[in-house]
Amino acid sequence: MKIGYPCINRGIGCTANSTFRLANYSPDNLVNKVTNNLACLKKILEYNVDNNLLFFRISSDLIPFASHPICEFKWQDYFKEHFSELGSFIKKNNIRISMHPDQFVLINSPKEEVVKKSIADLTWHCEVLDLMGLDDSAKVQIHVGGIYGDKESAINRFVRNYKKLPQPIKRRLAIENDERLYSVKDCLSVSEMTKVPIIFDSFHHSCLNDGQTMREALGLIQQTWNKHDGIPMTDYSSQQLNSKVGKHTEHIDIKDFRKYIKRTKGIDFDIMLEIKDKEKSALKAIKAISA
DNA sequence: AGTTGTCAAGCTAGT
DNA sequence: ACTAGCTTGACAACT
Repeated sequence: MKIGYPCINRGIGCTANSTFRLANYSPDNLVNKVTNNLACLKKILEYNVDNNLLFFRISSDLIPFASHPICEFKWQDYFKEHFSELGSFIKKNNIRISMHPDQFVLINSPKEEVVKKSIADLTWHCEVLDLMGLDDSAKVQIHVGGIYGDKESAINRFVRNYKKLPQPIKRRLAIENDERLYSVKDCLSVSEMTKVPIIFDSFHHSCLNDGQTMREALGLIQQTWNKHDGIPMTDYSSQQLNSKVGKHTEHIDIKDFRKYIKRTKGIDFDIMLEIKDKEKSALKAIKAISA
């Protein structure tokens, strides 16, 4: 079991997700930002290794506008060595990596244009992981998508479009249960038809489920992970008190976390802590499971 | 130097 | 038909 946090380290003094406005796009600007982002990513990963945090989500802002038509710059070639070096560090230290394109990436949209842009976005995410030389256990996670008035046809559209995806995307794509539309059960029916592995989000599951306990849900999604995919990835968070249902907590509720670990004992999975204070909570969590 | 509005992209639910 | 909210950090323009 590895513990990690997404995209940002709040204490280290640099960011690996610095971007700029589309209006300010230029190859120079891109090179500058990406150079800094990659340098910071290295620092974050070093910090993580030093602190036994061996699961990390790389920000989708690592390469700003990578899949936008404006970006004709061949960043893949320009930063080839950087990626390869980062990849070696990741492999040497046995770090698990994920990426999570945002809400605009929808492969089940009825709009062809949206699907096309989504595939372009998935392509660059996978290219980054490929340039690092990472195996199939480095995943790119998305949600199933919208309902568009008819869930069954929305699911069928996902399956149809999934089957047409290029192999470099298929080998890395994973779907995650969300808090409003697609539950673990829904994801399972998608996975049955596509063999796509499911990332279990415990917080979303507490918002939307079909009656399964955390343990039952984890047991179900575990079966969607093949050997080459690695052990299941999961997201963990908890409710921010006195806030709207679904809001992620500011700091880890270590009591709730311990309970979760206890209830899921015996199942091996990696945990991404989707918590605002990032590495601070991750340090508490790693301490809690090591104790 | 600090504050606030805005940012490439989409969908759902509520009016 | 239209818009706020999702959920969110950081850029960029403004005090």
